[in-house]
Amino acid sequence: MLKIYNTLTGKKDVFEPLVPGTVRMYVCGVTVYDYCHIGHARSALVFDVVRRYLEYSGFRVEFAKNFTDVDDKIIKRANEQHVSCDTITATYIQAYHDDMRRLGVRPASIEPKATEHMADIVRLTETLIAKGLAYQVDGDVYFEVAKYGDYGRLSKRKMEDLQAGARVGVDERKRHPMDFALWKSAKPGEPAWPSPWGQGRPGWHIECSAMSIRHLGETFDIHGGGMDLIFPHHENEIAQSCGATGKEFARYWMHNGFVQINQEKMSKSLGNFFTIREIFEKSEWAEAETGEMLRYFLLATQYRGPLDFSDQALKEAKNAVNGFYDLFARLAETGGNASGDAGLNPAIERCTVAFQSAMDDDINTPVAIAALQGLRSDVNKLLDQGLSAKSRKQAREEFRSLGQCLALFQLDKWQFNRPKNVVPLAGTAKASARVMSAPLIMHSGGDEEEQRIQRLVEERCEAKKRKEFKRADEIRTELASQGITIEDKPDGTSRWKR
RNA sequence: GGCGCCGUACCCAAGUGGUAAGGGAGCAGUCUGCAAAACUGCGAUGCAGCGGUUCGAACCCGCUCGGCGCCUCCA
Repeated sequence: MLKIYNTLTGKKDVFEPLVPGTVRMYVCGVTVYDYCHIGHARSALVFDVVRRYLEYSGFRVEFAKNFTDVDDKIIKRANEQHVSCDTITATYIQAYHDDMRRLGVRPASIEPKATEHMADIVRLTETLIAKGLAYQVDGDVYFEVAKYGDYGRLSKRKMEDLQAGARVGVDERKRHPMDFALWKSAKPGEPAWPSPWGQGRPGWHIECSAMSIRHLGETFDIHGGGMDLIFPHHENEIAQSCGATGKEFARYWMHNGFVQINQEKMSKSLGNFFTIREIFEKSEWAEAETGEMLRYFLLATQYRGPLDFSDQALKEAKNAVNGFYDLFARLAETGGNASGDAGLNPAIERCTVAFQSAMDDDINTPVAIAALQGLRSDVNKLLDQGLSAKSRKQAREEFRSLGQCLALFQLDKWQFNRPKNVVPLAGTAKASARVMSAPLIMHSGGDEEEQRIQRLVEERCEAKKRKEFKRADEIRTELASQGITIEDKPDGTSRWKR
């Protein structure tokens, strides 16, 4: 039984979708005017994991994640770079997809754009005016907060409190300082669409209402996003949507915590952010491996809590992931008896029960990972006793199956410690220089290199057989200087890794 | 000013009324030609501090200290 912490109720609610068997969820995506940072990565990954676990639990998931592609910041960026807004948004949508692919975040089933829903937005705005919840001033349309009774329900704020905190210098044409724009008249040179109120563009909040209603219906199950969206964005979405439809909007509201740097929120304005592509660029590991350690790092903390990002934390995550892939390497080997086979099913059963109950408890990924760590330990012990080929395969499959929920452990056995061969994407610090040297970097990780290492490893095994330990140690030292570690197996052969 | 969050071992991190999961790092041991990996053992009598409620509190209540977030764009 899945429980989800619902911002709306302030507690963990039992999750039951409106339509049995199908979950409809909407997550606020990004405004496409710049590269994504780790904070965006966390949000995207967390909701990807929610979706994966719902699917694992047997639900069909209709998952919509939008792109905000009309916005002041986009217009500003386009003007700065003397290009069209379309160029900016196309660039960063592509960048978003690249980043998500490297992170292992699956595309949503629907990825709507604000610019493609102008008719829906205009219609929704008209409805709100017709219902007396919105008013027109010049070419602008505002939502009238005072006319909507439940305002503040999500963020637990009272209208009076908001009034007290409202900034001075608000638009005098607004009837209340908290009234917000549904439609903004266009200034010369800005992108604009026709409307009953003249040429203009939508306000920020209305697009999410229009797109979620369009793709998921007036009432749907889960709405997610970062904590910072609770107010005003999600509060306003609720007001608009419920105001227009008269029905319940999203039933469960999930909000992820921030990624921090030295206890402070990572944000553009503070300048203390790392972009996703920067992390991949700076990583000394190949793309797939960097993605894996990043995922492990991001999921090792429960999604609602704050998460401090640092090189050390990433290194620790890498070491932890190493333990799993060391086990997978053992599982991939042949030989051994079946003395431990009888213990495997009980161990898998224990792990699965623990894993599911952790995930059922508001997607508690750290506890779910602990369950997998438990299985890792159990399987290593059974492997010391001996596991048949069939059992080894079964064990590996179990990690793959449960790991699928966390987007973890899908890599093949030897891939984890490959050297770096990242081909940089645009927007990284040394993108152009690295592109030039990319073929060389990739060559160092190629088959030829692996064959050379393999030959040395074999030579060392021969030396060991002849008890020529001096020569064997020489080879090991030489390989170690290249970052390669050798592990001798009981049968006299060796495995190696970087 | 309003609303809210965080403070658990060297580090990361669960636990939210029944007597401190898990990981990383470290130390010791087993195994090994030596290593590595694996395995075994060690590690908070205590959960920022002080009071209170309770048979019992890291968990509930109050106060204090330290840090942060939202209220303006923000994952």
